[in-house]
Amino acid sequence: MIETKDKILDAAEKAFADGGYAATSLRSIMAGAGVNVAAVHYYFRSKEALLEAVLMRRMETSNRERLRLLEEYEAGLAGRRPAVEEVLRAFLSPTFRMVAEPAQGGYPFVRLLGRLQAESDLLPNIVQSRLGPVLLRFADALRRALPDLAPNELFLRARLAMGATAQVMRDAPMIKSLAGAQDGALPDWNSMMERVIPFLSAGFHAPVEAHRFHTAGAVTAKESK
Amino acid sequence: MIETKDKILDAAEKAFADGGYAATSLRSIMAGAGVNVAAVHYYFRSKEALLEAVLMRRMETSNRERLRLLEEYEAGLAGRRPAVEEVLRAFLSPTFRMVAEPAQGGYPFVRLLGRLQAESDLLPNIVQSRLGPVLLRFADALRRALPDLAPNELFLRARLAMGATAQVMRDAPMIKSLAGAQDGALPDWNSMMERVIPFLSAGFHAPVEAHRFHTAGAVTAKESK
DNA sequence: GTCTATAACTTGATAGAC
DNA sequence: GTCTATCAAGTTATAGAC
Repeated sequence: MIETKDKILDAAEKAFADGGYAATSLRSIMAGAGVNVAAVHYYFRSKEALLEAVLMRRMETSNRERLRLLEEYEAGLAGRRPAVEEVLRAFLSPTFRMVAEPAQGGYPFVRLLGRLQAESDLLPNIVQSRLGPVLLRFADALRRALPDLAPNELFLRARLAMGATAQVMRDAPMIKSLAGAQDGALPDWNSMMERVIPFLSAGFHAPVEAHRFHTAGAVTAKESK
Repeated sequence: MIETKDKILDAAEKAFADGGYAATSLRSIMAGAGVNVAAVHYYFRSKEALLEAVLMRRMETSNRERLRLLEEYEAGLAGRRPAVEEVLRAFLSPTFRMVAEPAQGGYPFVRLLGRLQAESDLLPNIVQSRLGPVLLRFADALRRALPDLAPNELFLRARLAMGATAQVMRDAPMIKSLAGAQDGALPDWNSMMERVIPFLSAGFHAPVEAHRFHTAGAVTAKESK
């Protein structure tokens, strides 16, 4: 039988993903879990601690997996320059794999991650502190994959990539049908990831435009009537 | 002197951008505006109506401008295929211009837009219904700019682009210093936009990968020990 | 138009019986 | 461990004086 603690975590995960953190009351969560309101304070200390527990439950293994995949890939390089696609794949595949495992219930979790990307003031410090080193590690790999890109520019593009990915995660319900509609098959999250990666990779490889304030005459220069 | 109504809208815009909709109380908004709590119910009907008013105040002109720029560009094409960069520029420049105008106070507004992209269940219907036609119009332009891209794929990439842009908008405070640090000059949002567009455009033009489930052996196939 | 006062309700959290 | 009962605080919203 499922532990009460896990039932609460499952319900909270889903509720936070659906409604966001601030707008979701503990009462509605406990109603969804079918347990009493007081239980959440018994197992977790507070609402914030509950969110933290929801995140930690799955993120720990994801982060480990990310680092493992990256190191494995780099080990096979023998000094050659890493490919952006592979670095991205090492980072994204643990998350996408989570969605693909129906029993894992990682599906709402991914949506929650997408949301918290926007409500980032909520991402508890502890999570930030655990994700931080992983991000640094991947930033370093990207830097070596794109040695000619200014650090400034790399940082901006990394943010763009994070935002794009978070959007797909938030859109999961919509995207799900989209992915499956292709040939009537079941949604295939691995192939979905393989459609996201080319977009991001191409973005990272895009040439850095020289400033061109009003060169696009037809659009930006036609201010005056 | 500034109207009370506008003082409320300004304060609400900033507060919602800072803390999100659900987590921000009307009381804190009114404290920031320096007016009484009852005023908000006099001028606006409810908290939700206030959010709606905040959005409508600036989005109406932005949307008009977007359509104007797009039509102007297409008029000059004389039947040639539109360029992705120019379609994106027509869509994005009204927003980025808003940030660039300090007096306009559009700065918090853009952050708010970035947030609501994630809390999209909150985006009031009216706003959705006004933005919808604009999105359809631009989707059509993109379709003509990329006639070889499957509609399925175009849709996914459009979502990715929206997410990436929203992230930059949310990051505005951080990005601001980044943009200015480049050569000690003041933050230049026009050039920031010109750094975002190549990323997105390259993403749209990326080749559609054939499915390659486990071809990236080093990373995805090394499941078994 | 702007304020005070307060209604009506929901929230997170706790104490204590079982 | 799980429940009921309840607290204290904060919420949106309204009624009515000025």
